[in-house]
Amino acid sequence: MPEGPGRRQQVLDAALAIADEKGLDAVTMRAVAARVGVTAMALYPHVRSKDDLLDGLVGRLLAELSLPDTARPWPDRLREIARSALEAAGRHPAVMPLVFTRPAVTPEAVRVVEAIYQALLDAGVPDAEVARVERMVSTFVLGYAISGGRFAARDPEQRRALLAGEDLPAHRRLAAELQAPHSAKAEFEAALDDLMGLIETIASRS
Amino acid sequence: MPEGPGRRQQVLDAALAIADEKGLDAVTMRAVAARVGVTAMALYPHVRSKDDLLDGLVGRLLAELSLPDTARPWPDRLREIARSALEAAGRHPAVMPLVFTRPAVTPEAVRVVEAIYQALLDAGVPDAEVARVERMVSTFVLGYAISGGRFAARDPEQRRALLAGEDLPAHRRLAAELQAPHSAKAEFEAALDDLMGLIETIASRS
DNA sequence: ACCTGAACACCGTTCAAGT
DNA sequence: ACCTGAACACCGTTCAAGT
Repeated sequence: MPEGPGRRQQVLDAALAIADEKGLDAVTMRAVAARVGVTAMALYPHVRSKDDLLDGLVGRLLAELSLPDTARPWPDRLREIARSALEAAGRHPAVMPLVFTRPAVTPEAVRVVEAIYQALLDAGVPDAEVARVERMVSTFVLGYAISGGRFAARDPEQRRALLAGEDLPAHRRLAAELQAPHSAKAEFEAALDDLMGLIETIASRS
Repeated sequence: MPEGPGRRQQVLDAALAIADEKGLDAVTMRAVAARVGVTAMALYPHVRSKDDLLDGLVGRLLAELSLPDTARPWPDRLREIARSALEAAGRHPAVMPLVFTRPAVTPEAVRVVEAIYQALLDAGVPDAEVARVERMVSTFVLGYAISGGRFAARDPEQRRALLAGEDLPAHRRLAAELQAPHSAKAEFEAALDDLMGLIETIASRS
């Protein structure tokens, strides 16, 4: 029997596995407990409440992010953090909405913010703007990471039905482009290019 | 007794009011029904399931966005849409996580996307890039709109405890700036300035 | 067509009891 | 200290019954 912090990790691992396999709704105290091999009430010494379990789940996901060596150039580092977040979102899509909802004040979150601060400082962003730009970068990256499902759901039939009787001149003009399939990964990279350009602009303004 | 689509609106209004007052968890079929003055099962003719009710809630919120007159300059229009979204998020913070989770293929969503497409076309964004830039703008604005709580939760005491024993050079260097209070509204406007600059850059690239 | 009331199979959490 | 089993007050949803 493992004890101490190891037991909590075991509980969070079980919760994450269930979220990955069957979605967030399937993450019940009873289901998590069963996966650990114990009754639901046995979780409470390691998790204050279900809310605490979900906070732990967010920490578990953030801990998976790989932070690049600070010796590398700052744009590479920012891109790697962003890609790492996108990949984590791909592995654990059900958990992403929680990342946006729960406060980012855990040690796992601070670790990532620190890496972004360092990259922005190296980029030459003025001290007074680093915090704001970090929030912009995080919002941007998390927004893309969470939005996979939101954009993917547009199937052609549904779309056509929706646009039929309406007066939507811009949609009509862009009809050809909107039908063309787009790669989420390529779009993310393009957005990342734009973001890097924006950071350089901010840095050179000072 | 109202009937037809009017009844569904009544149900969604009740659900929104409960979400605003007591949070999303308080939006139960029974609570919504009680507010309408009816039993829980009486909701099912107007709402396929609780999931359908939540989708309707997102539509209800999107319908609140005020779309500017197309005669105005495109930057004003984009800013107004963004501000309108931020205000709606302020009125209905509990609903925001749903906006990110649920697919954006409803008539209420298309209406907003159409307005953004028009603004981007007027800005001179190439047809082939309009869809991608719209997704960037939406992600950006929704990200800020949803992130109010995420950033606000950092209270000084918690922060200090978190940063105490750790090795966080960038946090230490920025200590003074990080302590200074920042206005979410002002920060949003600054981010909006950056976003407008980015759109101009993309437009002028063609 | 719309609504009710009872019922089913679940939830998170408390509590007394066990080891 | 950790775990169990029963219990409580809830959920969403089905179903037969009413009007």
